[in-house]
Amino acid sequence: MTRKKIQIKKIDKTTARQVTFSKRRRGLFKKAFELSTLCDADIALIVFSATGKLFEYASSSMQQVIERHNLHSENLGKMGQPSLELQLENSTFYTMLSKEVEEKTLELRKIKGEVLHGMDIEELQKLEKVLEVGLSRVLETKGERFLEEITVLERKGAQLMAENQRLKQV
Amino acid sequence: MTRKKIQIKKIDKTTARQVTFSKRRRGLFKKAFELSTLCDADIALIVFSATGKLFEYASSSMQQVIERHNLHSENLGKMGQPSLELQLENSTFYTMLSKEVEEKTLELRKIKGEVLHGMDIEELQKLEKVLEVGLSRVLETKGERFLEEITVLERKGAQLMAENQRLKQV
DNA sequence: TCCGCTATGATTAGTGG
DNA sequence: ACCACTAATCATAGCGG
Repeated sequence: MTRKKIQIKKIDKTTARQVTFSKRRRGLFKKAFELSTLCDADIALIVFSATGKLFEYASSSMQQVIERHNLHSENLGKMGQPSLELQLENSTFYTMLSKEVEEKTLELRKIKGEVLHGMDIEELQKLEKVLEVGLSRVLETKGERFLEEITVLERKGAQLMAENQRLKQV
Repeated sequence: MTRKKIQIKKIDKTTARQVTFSKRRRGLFKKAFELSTLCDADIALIVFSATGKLFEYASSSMQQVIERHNLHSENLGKMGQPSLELQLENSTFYTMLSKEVEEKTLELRKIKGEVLHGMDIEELQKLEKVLEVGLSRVLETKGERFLEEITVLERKGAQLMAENQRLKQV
């Protein structure tokens, strides 16, 4: 069974093709679901069988993914119906926000030392400075917190000792 | 290697998640292509990574598949005002993006030590760890860069010396 | 057509360079 | 970051019912 690998071209036999379609379609949708779950990706999958039947999967909402896709591509291409201006505004707004997310993600990854490969010494030194400042502030704040905790503990201790003494006297 | 089956839930480790995303994404697109070829199906696959990057495949034209899909879904699940619906989808999507920007901004400010006031010791220690790891990686990379620069300078020096000697002989 | 089966091929998690 | 490797899991072609 499954004697040999098959070559990827249209299966001639109609019945075999339908069986394969049904099997592989399930596999494909499963994989799509797994990818979106494992990697937190937003996925839309649309499949029309040769007979015109529709199968679809979307990790969030199909319309949302399609809309998101349109915002990406329609910046360059044509756009259908509604107010051209509105669409344009939406698109640029989307582009701005996307870029901002992307930039901040990259900055965070740089700070965490995950993407240092392309950087020259000057950039690295700037990064070092940021990290040093951040670290010193964190340490400082941590010290303050410890002091606070100690103060609280000392006060409680004093209260307990006072109470103890009162109890002894009784 | 592949010691055990993994459970299908979001992968925690960032790097592992990215590697898996890249591997499985390729697998998914390959499967989509194979299904469309073997069974003469019309397929559109849209994938947004967690970082917002777009990957897409369409056996024919993406717009064509999407329009075909819209025809189907409009027939089945009727929607009165397409433009209203569209705007709604847009606004939720923008809300998502905005929230993402906000979160990342806050994380950055925390890392830079700008907003430490509300944090307890545990949080501060996590932050400290992140900063220490980042700093050590930056320092390591900086060391590598210095070595590279020194190597280049040494080579140039050797070239100059050789040229000097030739000139002296003339 | 749609099960179930299973040998085989394909994918991939984890690792190391 | 990328590539390569490998063992283990997973998917499925070809069958039979």
